[in-house]
Amino acid sequence: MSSNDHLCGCHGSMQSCVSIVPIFNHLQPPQMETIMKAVRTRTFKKGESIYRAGDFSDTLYIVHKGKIKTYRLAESGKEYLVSVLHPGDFSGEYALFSESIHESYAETLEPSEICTIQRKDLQGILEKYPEVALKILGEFSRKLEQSEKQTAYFATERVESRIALYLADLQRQQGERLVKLPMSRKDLAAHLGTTPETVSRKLADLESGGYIRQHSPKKLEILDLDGLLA
Amino acid sequence: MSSNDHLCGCHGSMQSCVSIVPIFNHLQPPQMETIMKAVRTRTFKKGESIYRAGDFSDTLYIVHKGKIKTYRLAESGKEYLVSVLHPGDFSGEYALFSESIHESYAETLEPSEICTIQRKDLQGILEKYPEVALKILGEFSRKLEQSEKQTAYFATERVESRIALYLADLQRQQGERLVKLPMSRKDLAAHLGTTPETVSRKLADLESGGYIRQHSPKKLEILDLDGLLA
DNA sequence: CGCGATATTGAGTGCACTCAACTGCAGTGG
DNA sequence: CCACTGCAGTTGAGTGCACTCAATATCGCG
Repeated sequence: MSSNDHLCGCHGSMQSCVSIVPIFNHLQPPQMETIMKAVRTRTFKKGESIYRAGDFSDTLYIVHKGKIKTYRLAESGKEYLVSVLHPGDFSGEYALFSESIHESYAETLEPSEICTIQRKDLQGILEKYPEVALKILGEFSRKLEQSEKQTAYFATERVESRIALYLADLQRQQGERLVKLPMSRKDLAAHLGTTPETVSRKLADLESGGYIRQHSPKKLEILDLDGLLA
Repeated sequence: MSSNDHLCGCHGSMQSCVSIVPIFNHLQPPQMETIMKAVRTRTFKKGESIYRAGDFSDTLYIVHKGKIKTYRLAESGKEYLVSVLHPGDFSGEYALFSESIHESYAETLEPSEICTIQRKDLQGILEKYPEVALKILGEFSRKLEQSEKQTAYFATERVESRIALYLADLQRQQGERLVKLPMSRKDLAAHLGTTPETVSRKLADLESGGYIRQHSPKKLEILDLDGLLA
């Protein structure tokens, strides 16, 4: 509940970086303090690359401020946008426990602050605080479930349903009828396995069907959630 | 290396169940012994259900003998086959750390023996042997990477490429030019997000292109791996 | 206000789907 | 031993969804 912003004057903004992440924020202040010593903060401009496929991977990245996207590139050059990460989300996990070469790219969508922890420091933390490993396991299983569900959508649903399901998810996350899309049509298309043109068309169809209303390209109103999902 | 089959006469075949799983097989015999006490073995006929979507989930399932598939059903009734599990693979992980209701189905493809561990027993094991948690983290990150890659294929590749990539993966796993498909056309289609008819056609195309040779429906020979992937 | 980027709309094409018929093979029983 | 049955797989014909390429409209920002 209470965020002791003044506890650690010397480290300043780095503290909140650790305290906002689900995998750490359950720890006691002294334990957090230990972890904060291993954390480094880096700032990025909009559109900057954080890591690239082929890069050696030995770092966990935690979004502190701003917004980043992770994506993969097919041989053909076609992009699949894996996820958009907001403050408190983290990335780079895979390589921390098995592979050590990135297969995906990460870049900022806005000016951002990213906190980093080196693999060896994290492993020290896991040994010292085994409950962190359990938290990460929980987080992983959530991501795995999500990824599997996403794959199932691709395998079983047509584009219009995928868009509808995406909007419904967004609605559930944000909890308001007015939903804010976190990305452009191009990125949305790359996330849903389609093209910007088709996204435009399907959104227009959903609007004329009375399921949604487009206030601006990134602000949609969900009018009929149940109808949307049918 | 040495499998002490006679160490534990009273439990018989249950021992190997623990000793073949990557997440446990690094442990010392006395530690394995402890885990084996928590393990129960169940036998299934071909095509039997192990768990279903909506079931309460508090069990980890480890394949000992046989072969099982996990799949999801869309509202439409269309099936997405998530994975085929062979001896040593496990399933049911997600719910052990976060959700507690299955979203997928599991059923045997052959007569099988499945070992089960209850959630609370597993949690005890994780507390006692933290290195098991690290093994599971590694296994999770591998699965996550795999699932993400699979989703990327759906988002960026056409059906023929997805089939080719699947065959290439199989070839890599099995290490032989003669590749054995672990499932029927119908299941393969459900795994690749297409239909049995299209699988037939595309395999025929790959054959007439000289990339593969079909000896029988489930036995393929990879003739030109590089060509296959282009 | 003007420019470039982003989004929408339009026309035409092709990949993969559906529905249907046919083939091949394994198991069963006359 | 061979016809019979049923399932798995293949092949064929026709259709439609979503793609590509192109033109136009709109937004955001200096």
